[in-house]
Amino acid sequence: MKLVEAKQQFINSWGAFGTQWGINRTMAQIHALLLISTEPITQDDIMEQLSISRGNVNMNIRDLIGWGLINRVVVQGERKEYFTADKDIWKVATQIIKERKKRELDPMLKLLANLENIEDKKENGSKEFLQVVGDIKKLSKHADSLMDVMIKAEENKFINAVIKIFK
Amino acid sequence: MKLVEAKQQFINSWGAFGTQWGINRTMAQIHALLLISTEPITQDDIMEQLSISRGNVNMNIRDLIGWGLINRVVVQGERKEYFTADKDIWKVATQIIKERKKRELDPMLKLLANLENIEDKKENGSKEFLQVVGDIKKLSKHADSLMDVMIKAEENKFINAVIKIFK
DNA sequence: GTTACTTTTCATTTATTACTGAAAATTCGA
DNA sequence: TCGAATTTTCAGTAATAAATGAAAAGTAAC
Repeated sequence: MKLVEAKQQFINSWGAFGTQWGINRTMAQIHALLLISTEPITQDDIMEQLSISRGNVNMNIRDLIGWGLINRVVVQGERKEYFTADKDIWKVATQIIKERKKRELDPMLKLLANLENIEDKKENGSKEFLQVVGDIKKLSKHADSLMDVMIKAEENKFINAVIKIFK
Repeated sequence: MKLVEAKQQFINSWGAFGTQWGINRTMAQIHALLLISTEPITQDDIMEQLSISRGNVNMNIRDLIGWGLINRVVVQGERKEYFTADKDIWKVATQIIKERKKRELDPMLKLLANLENIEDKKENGSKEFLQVVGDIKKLSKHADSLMDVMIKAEENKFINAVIKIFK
């Protein structure tokens, strides 16, 4: 396989994986393209390389910046905006964890706390319902702590230690 | 809030969370409904409770069984099939981890191994590309090991120990 | 082995999500 | 301050994913 083919396959596959994770295909593809671009590139470059419209590029770039995965950079003497992705994959992973925690886990905990406030706690079936909700809450809080730890820890240090203990 | 309202909200919210994770809304709702059902229920019960068609229920039930999250059960003297969900939330979580590992991580590792076989390893840009691919591979393998450990370990034992070490 | 009940399939329809492209807004150099 | 270059927005359209419902297949009681 040639380098250009491999790059293309990486971009396509990254897009497909993104879809499975509830991430829009194009956003994942733009991120992939930036990950394997050695130099900063413009919106026009992205439009051309992925054959997509300006509006599409623009919106997804905004989202990717919102996820903290890519950055605007200024190139000397250029009017256009350029973009780069953080190439440190561990940082990419922790950034995604951080964001998902904020966007999903926090609202989840809020929901669960709310569901525990039912009036008829003695009623038929309340006990079982509260049990499930309570268990999910407990698990979510554990996941929350685990994510905090992962965000703070460094890659090898973290995972190797964990594996060492439990394997 | 009344119990019935709380149950309804749980089902709806679970569906919404599912969507964010790339899981079809109805599938998540059926799982939620089964989680909070104290007794096994039939396809007709699910149709009625969620106001969805027979075909929809049937397909999603098949998927949920494929994920190992729900089970068929035989009820004495009943012709119809009944379904239940495993109520142990830690088991639910490990089952999901196990499946995602199989369905997503394994194909990912296969892809990455493939991408490393480029012909022109000395060419311009090859080094950077191989660096990114190699890093993702390393991270994926670490994630793979971590998931293995999580699947084997027990909830509190696992998470508490991890937190204790790194916090 | 016929019938009534139940489950499964899948072509068609509907709903959801994503994309386009042109117009509006913004930026910046002269 | 003007005007060209660039970015952003968003109504309309297209693509994708999910749901329906009726027909087919399967099951079991008699």
